[in-house]
Amino acid sequence: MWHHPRTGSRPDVSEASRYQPQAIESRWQQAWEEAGLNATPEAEGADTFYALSMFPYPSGNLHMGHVRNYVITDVVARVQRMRGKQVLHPMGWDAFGLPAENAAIERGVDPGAWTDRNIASMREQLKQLGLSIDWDREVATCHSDYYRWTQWLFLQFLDAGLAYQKDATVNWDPVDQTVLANEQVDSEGRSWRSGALVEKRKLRQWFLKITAYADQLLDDLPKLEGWPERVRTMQANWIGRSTGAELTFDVVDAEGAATGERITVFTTRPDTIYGASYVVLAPEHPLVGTLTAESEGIHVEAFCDLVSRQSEQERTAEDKPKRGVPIGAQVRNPANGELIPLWIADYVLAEYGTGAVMGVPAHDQRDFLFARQYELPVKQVIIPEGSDEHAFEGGAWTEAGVLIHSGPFDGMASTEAKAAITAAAEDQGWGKGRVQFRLRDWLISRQRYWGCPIPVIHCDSCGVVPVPNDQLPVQLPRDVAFSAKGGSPLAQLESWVQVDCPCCGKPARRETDTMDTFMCSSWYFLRYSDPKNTELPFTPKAVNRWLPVNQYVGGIEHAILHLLYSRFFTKVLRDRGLLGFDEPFSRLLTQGMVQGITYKNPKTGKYIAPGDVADPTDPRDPITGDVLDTFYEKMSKSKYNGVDPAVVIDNYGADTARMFILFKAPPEKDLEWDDADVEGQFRFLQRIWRLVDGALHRGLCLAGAPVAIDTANLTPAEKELRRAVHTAITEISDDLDGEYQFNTAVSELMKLSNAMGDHLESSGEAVATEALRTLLILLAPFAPHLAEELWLKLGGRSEADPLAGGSVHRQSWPMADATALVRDTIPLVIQIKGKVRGNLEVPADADKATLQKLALESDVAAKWLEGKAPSRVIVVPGKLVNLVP
RNA sequence: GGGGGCAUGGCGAAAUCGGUAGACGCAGCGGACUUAAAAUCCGCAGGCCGCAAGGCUGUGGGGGUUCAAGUCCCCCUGCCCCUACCA
Repeated sequence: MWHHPRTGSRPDVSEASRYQPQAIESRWQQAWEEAGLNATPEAEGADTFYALSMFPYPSGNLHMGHVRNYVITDVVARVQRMRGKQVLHPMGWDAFGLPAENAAIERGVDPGAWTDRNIASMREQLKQLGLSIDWDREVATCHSDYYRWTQWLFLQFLDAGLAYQKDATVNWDPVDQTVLANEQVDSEGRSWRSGALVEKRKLRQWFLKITAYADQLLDDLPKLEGWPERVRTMQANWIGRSTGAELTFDVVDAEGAATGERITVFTTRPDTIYGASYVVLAPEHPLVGTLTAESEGIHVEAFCDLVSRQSEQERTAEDKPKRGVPIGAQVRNPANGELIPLWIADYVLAEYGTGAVMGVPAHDQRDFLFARQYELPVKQVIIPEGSDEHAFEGGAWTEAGVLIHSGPFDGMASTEAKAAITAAAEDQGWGKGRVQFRLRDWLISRQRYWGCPIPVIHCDSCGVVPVPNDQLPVQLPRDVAFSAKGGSPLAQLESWVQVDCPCCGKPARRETDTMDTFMCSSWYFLRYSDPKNTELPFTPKAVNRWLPVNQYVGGIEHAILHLLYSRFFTKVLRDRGLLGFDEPFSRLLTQGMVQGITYKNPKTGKYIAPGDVADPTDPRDPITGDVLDTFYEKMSKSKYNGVDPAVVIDNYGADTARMFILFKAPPEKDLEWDDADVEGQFRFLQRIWRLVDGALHRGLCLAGAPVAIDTANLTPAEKELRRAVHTAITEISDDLDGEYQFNTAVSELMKLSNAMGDHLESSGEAVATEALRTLLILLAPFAPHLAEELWLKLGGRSEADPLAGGSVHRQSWPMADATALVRDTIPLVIQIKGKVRGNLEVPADADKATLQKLALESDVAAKWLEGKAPSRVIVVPGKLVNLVP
């Protein structure tokens, strides 16, 4: 991968003046840690800023996506500190989960020890990046001093009536041998973790009643102005609120007499009820058995059997024709009294709404297709405004319109008829308005060992009994037997399961399900505010002081899962009086992927490692000689396109890696890893090193108070340099406010460095030291080690200084001097009818009339206007004059 | 089908309010230094025509508004992401 390793191959020109990141980075990391530079300040009342990255799963290996995430957050945290904010910038571990348990099954290692080893190794890798993290606040969700409070919070939900058990058809992952929440199954019906096709099973499981907060979770989305629009849209779609009505159809016998059974359908279009020509039930609908006529029994049974054998994916594939069978029963349309047949069909889902729909073929595309297939009547009851009734050839009319064939509602606008018909149904007792959500309750049970035990006890006499607070945590037992056969190891450990009921004292049994790990990650950002509290998960004072998180940074893959659950937790805990805010994350940045260069043989479909490609300008398969496809894709082992952060740090240092990642692309866009660009970034840091080296040889020094600048007597070079310095301050400050634009901020550092290359030597001490001081301070958040090292070399602090005070990272963010930006003359653009035709150097403070006069007198005007007076002149002071002939 | 986003040199990208398109960097080319190479430094560089001065053209395509459009409006095309029989 690394064709040109820097280390060792460079000639030893001058040992003292070479930039060797390997020599300085670990030294500073250690010095900062000893000096407590990154400790969270605790002064009362001061301005706070909470910068947070999504915490990682401790797989043991840091990858580039992590690096990008944490570097972005680190720059934000460092800049806020330099701006005088008290900053909380913590890190922790999302440490429960299946990889640890699988390691236990495959290699017999203890999941806890395995996880702790991984944490230790990842922590070391993270520290090599020079992140300004307060490691004193580290949390790991698998440690009992943390999960004790996850359990405590679960009991809060239980107490609030928001945690409950029910029998439900749930998603079963046959590979991971556990159930999954709806959010954790993708659109193809596969597990988010294992990728296995999930199966449906009926099991008794624990749920959290997130649906009770569906309205709030939806209605508060517009408040999240600091969130990307698309994340808010995804959450809104996921919650999926539909406003409509439940309408009840009486089942009637062959003579038209009510049998007493009723079918309730959910519809968003009660205005179309007069067009209902049949009613369809899901094959799993509980009334299918009782309502099916004997004559249809065989067909119905066969059909239900067929449907149940189909996977969710097969059943919901849109290109499949909709299939169904009549069940030999009929219902009465409550609006017009018509008798219409009852069907079952595969396109009706048992889990949504009431599991039954009314078929209105004229105004619903699915019903239309179904009706055409089975020759069911299509009855139009809504016509487009201003049009006549006409036949529907192509499809259903699903837009708004005017009602026809709808009894007393004829002529009414369909938008009004929704409410009118719902009201009539309520009056007459055959329906009521209803809001339906797509969002289901959150299934949190997992039949696995390495998770947080659900702290309840099942007693034959007392029912479900919460484990009393003084008996928390319910510790995960360590002496369990793992096997690949599945089933929870906890359920097989009788010594752990058997317990006395805390209520009545009789023998009882522990709950053996553990919690979904998303439970653990739904509140870790709260714990960082008070990570060592042994009495509570956090005090209201601590949590309200630091939260909501000012800037949250993480991947888009959590747009629904983690971010929705965390919002739910926050709202529940607010209602329990545990915290005083509605939303946990004020601003959210979803960083783009890190992609690696990928080679693929289009003939064989095989991926080729970049190391096996001899000539990147003409990539060929080393075996077959075929020309390879070259593209960028998310780094992954199977595509051989990954770049190991450790290798980059070894070769170039963390500062180069940080700078490259920030410079190469805007943070929310995908980033194409490119070795040549990494080289370029290293060269830039080298140039800064040499720049400072030159200044040292000249005897420049930053010790003591800055030398006063005599602004009235600056040479042209000094004026240029000062303008560059203060432009950089202005631009970089802007880039770090509002929308983060680290890429252009780094560009500005480069421009400043270029200007210093041109003018530093010819500038006097006062201006030169101002430039050096500013460059290092502006550089500090991006390349913290290099900035600190050069700050030391230039005497910005002495060796004797207590580090915390003298560090470049403790300097205030500089203020731009507006007078340094002022120019005497500016180039004025001369346009003729909007086209640029030339430039004119004019006094910067010239007024409009002067500019117009100068422009009209210019050679450009003479050439293009040919002596004629322009019909119109537009003057934009400071920019241009446009002459329109 | 629904929703969201994107489209700018060979490449990554930049361009607060409509006001010099391509900053900054990568790759490339030319030069200096060197016995030579690397490194470093200086310079060139959207495309077309031209010796040059200069001109024409150019932000996916087409139209529009405007003195002036990458930016605003309408239509179209292509790509990416999410979601999907949700009644």
